[in-house]
Amino acid sequence: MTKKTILHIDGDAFFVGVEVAKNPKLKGRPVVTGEDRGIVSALSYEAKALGIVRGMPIFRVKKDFPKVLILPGDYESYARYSSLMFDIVRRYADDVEEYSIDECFADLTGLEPPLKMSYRQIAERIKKEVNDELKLSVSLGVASTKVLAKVASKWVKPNGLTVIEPGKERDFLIKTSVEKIWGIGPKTSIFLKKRGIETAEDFVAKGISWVRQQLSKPYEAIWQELSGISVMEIDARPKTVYSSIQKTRTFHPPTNDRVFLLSQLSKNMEEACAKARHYKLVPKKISIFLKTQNFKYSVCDIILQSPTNAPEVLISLVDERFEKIHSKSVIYRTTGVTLRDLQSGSVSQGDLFGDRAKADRFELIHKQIDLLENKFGKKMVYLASTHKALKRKKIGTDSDDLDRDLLFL
DNA sequence: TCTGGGGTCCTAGGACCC
DNA sequence: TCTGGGGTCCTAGGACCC
Repeated sequence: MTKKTILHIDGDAFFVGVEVAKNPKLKGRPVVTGEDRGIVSALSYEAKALGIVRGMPIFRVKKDFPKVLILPGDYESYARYSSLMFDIVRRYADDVEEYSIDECFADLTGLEPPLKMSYRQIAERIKKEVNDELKLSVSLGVASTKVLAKVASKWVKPNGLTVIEPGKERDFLIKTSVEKIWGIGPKTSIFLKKRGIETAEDFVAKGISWVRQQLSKPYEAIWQELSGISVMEIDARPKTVYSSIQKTRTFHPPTNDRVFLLSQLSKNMEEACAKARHYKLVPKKISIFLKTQNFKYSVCDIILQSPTNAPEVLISLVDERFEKIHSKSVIYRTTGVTLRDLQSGSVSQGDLFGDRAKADRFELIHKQIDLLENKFGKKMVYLASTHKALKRKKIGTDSDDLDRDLLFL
């Protein structure tokens, strides 16, 4: 295996960074993003200095830090800046993995001669272009593997650039505690620390066979990557393929009301199906779940007789299985649906149980609805089961009666 | 400081088969 | 009667990520 050179680039407080780029007056102010009933999703360094952390409830910020500016979050802008940032990286590298909205990996291997620059200079150029053109602060890491590049980009933040030269890995691993390693979370950190493994260096020193014996496969890859052996591929495919799509909603106060819970699930399903249609994906399985006040999940998986992304069909299944996850004595805070085993395109195969024909008809209708929404905006049309659930005892059972199930506004 | 929303991958263990 | 060993597929759920 040839030595690689991987770049990792990470937006600093990305959402807030974009807000400041859009409105420079915010610069230097304590700013957080987060929805009203939600939690802090991003925060400026000034907000962090006050003691705010990611995950803090917004109401707490309002109460304890009244001077902090709270922004609702503008995902369209974040996505736009994100792709502009990735485009800058692509000026230099072909293989770019868009890992998340504010992070990517790029394979720089072999680019020194053609670009007539060192790897560090390439990273410097990318950083400067992002800083100047997008007015965004980013931190970069360059190393021989993805996991080491992650270590490097975290090394100096914000607006840092760190290169881990081959052979110098130890200097970094000694000062990286296990819970900071990408892929090692709270559970595994506790497991490792109980065995005297405090740092990435300790972890590497344990040897691959120990890791194989004690932990699962992903940790073997992490061990190799920390040791400078590149085993994680850069996945440069565009992010339009999903293996699952999930929609959830938390409400307050928590409730046991089945009609309300069903209407929430109905809404979840409509949104999930809309996204699936957008990406031309069809699930083979779905699952529905309720989350209790104590954060316990009650889940039901349903294998579809015939794959479809028509919400009318899927909602009637939800209605049938609801009792399996709902208990009369438990209070729930969240509903959710997941479309699983997604396959691309419309699947036209065996017409088992006549569901296929029904699904095909719905597909045509949804095409029209999606067109309407593209033209006039979202939420023009939605299912009556979503809207009127509070008045209806049964939901989605008459799903081929369109006049009753679709509400046109 | 009681905790949102959206993803991926892996494993243990059961069912079933030869 | 009681006993192998091995393979595959599927599901539930855990752990982790941003």
